[in-house]
Amino acid sequence: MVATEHILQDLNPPQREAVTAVEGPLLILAGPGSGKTRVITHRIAYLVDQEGVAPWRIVAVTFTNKAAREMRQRVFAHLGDRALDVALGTFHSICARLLRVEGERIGLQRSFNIYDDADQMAVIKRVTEALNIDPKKFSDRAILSTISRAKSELVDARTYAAEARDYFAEIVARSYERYQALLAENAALDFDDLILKAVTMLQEHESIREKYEERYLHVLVDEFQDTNLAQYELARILAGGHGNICAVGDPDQSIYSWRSADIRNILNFERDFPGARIVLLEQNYRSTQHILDAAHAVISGNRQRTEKSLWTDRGHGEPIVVFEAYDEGEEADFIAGEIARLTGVEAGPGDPGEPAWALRDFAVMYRTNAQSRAVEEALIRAGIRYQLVGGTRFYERREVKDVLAYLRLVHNPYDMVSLARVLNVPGRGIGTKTVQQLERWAQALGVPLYTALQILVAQESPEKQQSRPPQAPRHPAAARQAKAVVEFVEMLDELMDVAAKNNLSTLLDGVVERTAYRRYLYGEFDDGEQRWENVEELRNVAAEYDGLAPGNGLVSFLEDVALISDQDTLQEAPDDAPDAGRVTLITLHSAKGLEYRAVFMIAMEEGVLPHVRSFDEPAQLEEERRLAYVGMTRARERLYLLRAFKRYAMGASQHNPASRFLKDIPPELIAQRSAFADGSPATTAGRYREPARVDARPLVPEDAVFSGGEKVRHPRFGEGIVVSCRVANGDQELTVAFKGEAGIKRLLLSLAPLERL
DNA sequence: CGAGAATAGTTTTTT
DNA sequence: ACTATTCTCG
Repeated sequence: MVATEHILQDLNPPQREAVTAVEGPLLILAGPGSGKTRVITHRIAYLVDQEGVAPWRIVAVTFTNKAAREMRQRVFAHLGDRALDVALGTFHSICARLLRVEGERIGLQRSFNIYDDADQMAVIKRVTEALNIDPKKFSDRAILSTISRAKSELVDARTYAAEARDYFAEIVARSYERYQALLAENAALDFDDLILKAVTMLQEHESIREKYEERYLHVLVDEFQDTNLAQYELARILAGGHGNICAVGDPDQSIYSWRSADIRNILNFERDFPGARIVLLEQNYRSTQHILDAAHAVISGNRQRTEKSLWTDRGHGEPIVVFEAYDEGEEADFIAGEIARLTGVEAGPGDPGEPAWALRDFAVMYRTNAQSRAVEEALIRAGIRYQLVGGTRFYERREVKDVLAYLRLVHNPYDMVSLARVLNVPGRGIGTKTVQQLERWAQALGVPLYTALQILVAQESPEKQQSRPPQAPRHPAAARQAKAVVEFVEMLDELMDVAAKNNLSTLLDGVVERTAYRRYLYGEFDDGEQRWENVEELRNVAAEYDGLAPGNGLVSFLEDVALISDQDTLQEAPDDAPDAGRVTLITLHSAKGLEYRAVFMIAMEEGVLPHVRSFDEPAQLEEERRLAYVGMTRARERLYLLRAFKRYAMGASQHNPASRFLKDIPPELIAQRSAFADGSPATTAGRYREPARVDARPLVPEDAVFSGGEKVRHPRFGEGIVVSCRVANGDQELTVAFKGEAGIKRLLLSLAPLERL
């Protein structure tokens, strides 16, 4: 009983209900910051400790691996080692594990590789080329995403073809079938297949279904608003026997409909699970009331929602700061300035009674990845450390992908995407022409590329080969290329041998050694050293799997790497970190589930947020609004909404009006700031006020604008004459010719203590 | 075959 | 503006 007290102690009444309602279906509608993760982890602890449920009979699904890890840690705090037995992971990782164990029953090879987006593109490209589909009329991307959507709705190629009505659907139907055939030949599954195959396997094989229905007594699903139909179906099947399913979500935070997330899952929950209990979590423990009110004002603009009002007892806090910058440079400089001011790098200590600000307390959020650039530049200029979440991802770097492709090949040599990638990397004289010839030859033989290469080896060395005289038509490669292929295949064989007997990092070393990969990087690329460091970094990751048995290490590693998400790369500096961490730069999508003391949302402009491509679809516009809501509710104490009068995008300068979301925020919640003197940005009617220059705090005093020919004095360099002056990122870069030894200097106006003479 | 130039497409979000 | 792919030449 003591333990119960402990588990339920610091929960509010609805939270407590959500934790203790263990029988039957339960839907928890949890507003941002309402202690959702807490409820899930406490519920698991309660099930184990109070209800006597064995940990391994609980399955909990999260959206990212990071969330899963975090949840595991928090369950660990309650249950200790028993937490390790809870089946906890993302839909994709859980399905991958399921398919590794049971997949052979549905004809899956145990060593299947998982294809990411780029791999999928490579496959679909082969498909559309083979089918002579004009890429100008139907882009590979469009076809692929249609296939993906079909899969997430549990529509297989056959069904899709039967339902295809228009010409595009015809094209997709043909591609879909071919695409699946090619994946099968490659012994590969794409992301959607992981879910789809797991579901169909459970549907069609009663014995397997019963096994898992029986095993899992309780099913928990986090971020339920972002599940697609296939994922929902999986959860439903697992909960089939007992109906003990607990789904946690917030319709207002549904931002992944483009990834086939289906908000109807929440609406259907009550229909599919009659008698489902519903618990609303409305008390917010994260943000100030001002932030909640502003966020509520924005989300209230959506028609398709059920009202849920958030409240806090944390007080009103500071007003929301809306800042109008001239361009994205100034916008970014403002952020750097605020961070510097609050962390006291520039000024004295912060407000009394307020804990000191550290870099880890700040996040900058944006709609598209490309927007991080200006912010990064400003932070670098200001000497502020930051971490970029997502962006150019580590696992998408060329050198990393190359080495991974070798490892994937060792694991599954039929993976033709990986094979084609590294057959001539590092260059071994097997050019595109030869590869094409070989691929065509393999196709004519009706065998996977790897098998074809093996036949080639056999044909090249008849003396070693008595058992099976080569009946296949002779390979088309020229002597020199054939020799290179033989060497490649032999190398691969050796590596497979290494893999069977050694741990993962030894295998990786073997790959790098035998391909002379380091020499290749240094020889081919100017930034070879940097690239080599990335390979070393990959090796560090691999070394974490050295404890596993030879085969298992490779499988787990490849699986984890394939299913890694942007958020998973997020570093969190512990509160007592000596360096106070870093500022986080992150997209609004990736920011879901996170929180920061201060949040800067940039580019609050029509066309950016809401994004221009959402304009013609009311449903999409509502999703943009939810995205804004998600961003705003990440903030605990301070929320800054920024916009720029002028912004460069795709090479051209744009003038975007203020976002409609800004206008939805009651003016009394806002402290307006503006740094530019123009005074005439696109004015729009509404409650939103255009910048008043009242409390402007420009980084560069307006009277400090210099022009050529003016005389100035610098404390160190002495007197000089301004040669030129150009505007750069809201600052001005001056070229000054000083008298005497100093000579010609370039100075930033904001930094240089210049005095006009 | 490889290197460098020309050109096309891209940018909304990602497991 | 930037990257990735295709084209062209040595």
